[in-house]
Amino acid sequence: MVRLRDVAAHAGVSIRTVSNVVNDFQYVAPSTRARVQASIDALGYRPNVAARNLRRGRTGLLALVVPEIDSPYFSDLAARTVRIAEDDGWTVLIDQTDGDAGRERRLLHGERSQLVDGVIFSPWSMSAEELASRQDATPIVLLGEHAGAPPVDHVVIDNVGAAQEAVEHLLAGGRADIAALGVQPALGNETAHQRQLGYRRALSVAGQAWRADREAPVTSLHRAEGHRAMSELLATGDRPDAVFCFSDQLALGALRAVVDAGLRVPEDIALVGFDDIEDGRYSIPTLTTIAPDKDRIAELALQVLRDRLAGDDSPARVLTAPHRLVIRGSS
Amino acid sequence: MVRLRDVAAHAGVSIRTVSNVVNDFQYVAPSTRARVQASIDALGYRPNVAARNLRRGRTGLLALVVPEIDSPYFSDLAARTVRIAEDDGWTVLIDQTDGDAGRERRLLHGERSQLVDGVIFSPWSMSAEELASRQDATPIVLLGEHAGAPPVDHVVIDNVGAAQEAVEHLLAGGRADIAALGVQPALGNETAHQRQLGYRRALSVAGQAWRADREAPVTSLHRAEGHRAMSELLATGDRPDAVFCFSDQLALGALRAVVDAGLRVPEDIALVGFDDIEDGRYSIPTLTTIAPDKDRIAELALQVLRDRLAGDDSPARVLTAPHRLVIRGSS
DNA sequence: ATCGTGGCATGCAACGTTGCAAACTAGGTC
DNA sequence: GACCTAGTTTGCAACGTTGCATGCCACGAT
Repeated sequence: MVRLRDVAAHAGVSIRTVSNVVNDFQYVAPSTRARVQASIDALGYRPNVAARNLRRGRTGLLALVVPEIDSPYFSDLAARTVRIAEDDGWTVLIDQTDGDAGRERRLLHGERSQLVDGVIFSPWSMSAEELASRQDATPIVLLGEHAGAPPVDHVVIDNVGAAQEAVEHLLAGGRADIAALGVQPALGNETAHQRQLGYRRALSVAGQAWRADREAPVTSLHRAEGHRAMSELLATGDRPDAVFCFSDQLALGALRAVVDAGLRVPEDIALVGFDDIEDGRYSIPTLTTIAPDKDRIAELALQVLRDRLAGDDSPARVLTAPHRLVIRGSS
Repeated sequence: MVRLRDVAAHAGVSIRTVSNVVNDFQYVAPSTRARVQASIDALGYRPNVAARNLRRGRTGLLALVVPEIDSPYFSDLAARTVRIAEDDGWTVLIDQTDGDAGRERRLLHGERSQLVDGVIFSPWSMSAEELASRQDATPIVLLGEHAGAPPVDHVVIDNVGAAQEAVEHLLAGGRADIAALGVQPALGNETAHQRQLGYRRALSVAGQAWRADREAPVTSLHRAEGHRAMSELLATGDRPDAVFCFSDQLALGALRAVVDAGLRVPEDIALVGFDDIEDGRYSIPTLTTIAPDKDRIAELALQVLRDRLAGDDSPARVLTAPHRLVIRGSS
């Protein structure tokens, strides 16, 4: 193992000066910097993470806690978060909760608290009250909406506006009978609720009343549920001419159901999804979707954590990441 | 932050004694241990990971490097590895390479070397020669076969034997014309090659010759490829009465293709997969499969790393984890 | 010649922990 | 009573880094 001390001896300077070079301290003479850098390269010096962490009082680790890592949306988001955090000098631990409240709780309280400097948390089961009552000093930032907005930083996108845009796009394409697929009345899922709100708002702006039988409920956001819910919509005989699905996975399931029923997308039924997952770019037809700016979500979350770690103790913030409507073959 | 020093003052003992309690050192009087433990609980002491790592010369982190984390096999394996490693005091960083050689290389050389104590690596693109020429001191253990067995520890299962068992099970069920789905002649994939070998061996033992047109090639192990390859097998009209698929994902794709063709599983065509992924337990019909003992794979990998970190410098070992045939509805 | 200033380099101490070895205690043996 | 042993407790130093404060130098202004 090569230490600062070894580099210092090799370059003929003090340990402190090598440290200054490594940390890009501004007052280092160019000639000195070059000489030290040469020694660093020659010896293959790599900073000792443990010592640095101890001295700085940080571990350099962040936790990203998501319900499931094998869903395309979260794995995409996780990959981006890892990459962006890396550029920033952080290493990200990914934890999966399976939506289990006990596991969510354990990951937030204690357990990991000594290990990570901050937590990016996409809650599933935990209530706002419980999140609010957290005692831990480790800063945390939530991803996604939460009813009642607990006094914790969170990063969201404008789900109401995005849903409205999606439906207005369908209306603009001449669709007159648009269903929503993905409402979750049972679960208190705030994200689904906001997308439902946006859907109704678009209809209302267009002078249409919303109909309960045009809002298909689901119990999860998976493909199979999309298939099931769409099949039921089609089974009534009174079929819509467009469907706004609350996730791309649901939309891909729905797509299959439409095709199974012998109908065509988009000719007979137009589809719009939400999330912009990879699969939607390769489906037949390709999937129109709302694309949240996932890089921006990750950046904002990291920014909040950085600020909090720097001592910012202003009231909890709500940061909104942009999104855009990506029009493809299904609409 | 509560330190050993604070606990020591609270309990009226030396710092060292508190450390002994925390580390379960054997020579601590029961009464002392109880008193110290009470202070630990009262103050809510948690060891400082950075300081411990610095002193011990370890980070307590392992990297698990896999081609893709959102494939069911790897996400299952990763989840188990994380859990088992945790019981052992390790924290696991999961890294995805997307099978990209450059990314594999970067993760193995330097980059992370200061950060993790060991690497569990499931290679995809990197050649045996390149793996062998690795200079890094960080111990590494490979998952899966590799042609030419590089001088690096690896954990495998008996793919030849497992494939043979799978095919013999089909033969025992009275199937006479068994295809293999998943050969990968183009990619130098050793795992696929061994399963192909096992398939042929079973046929040979039964006195059958293998036929090139009964070995369906694929370009990936994904569901879509299984669907495509199976559809082509069926399109010839000369269809087999059973198919051994090299992965459950392939098998599930194949299952759908069989159903799409109006045939029944297992009546018309029996299917056997490989990997024992979750989905295979809920498909209709449920999927017969070879179940590698994933917990054991993780345990063996961790065991090797532990040994290497303890200074074991014996020649590279090949450790074989057990597997079993799980008979379900599809055969 | 003296002073002030800005650029640059450095020494010291400390972050919280554990390895090492020594010190102490009590109980038994010679 | 001296000696030994096993059990129990402890002090010291060190892991490699960075914050702080200070020292040194050259140069231009006084």
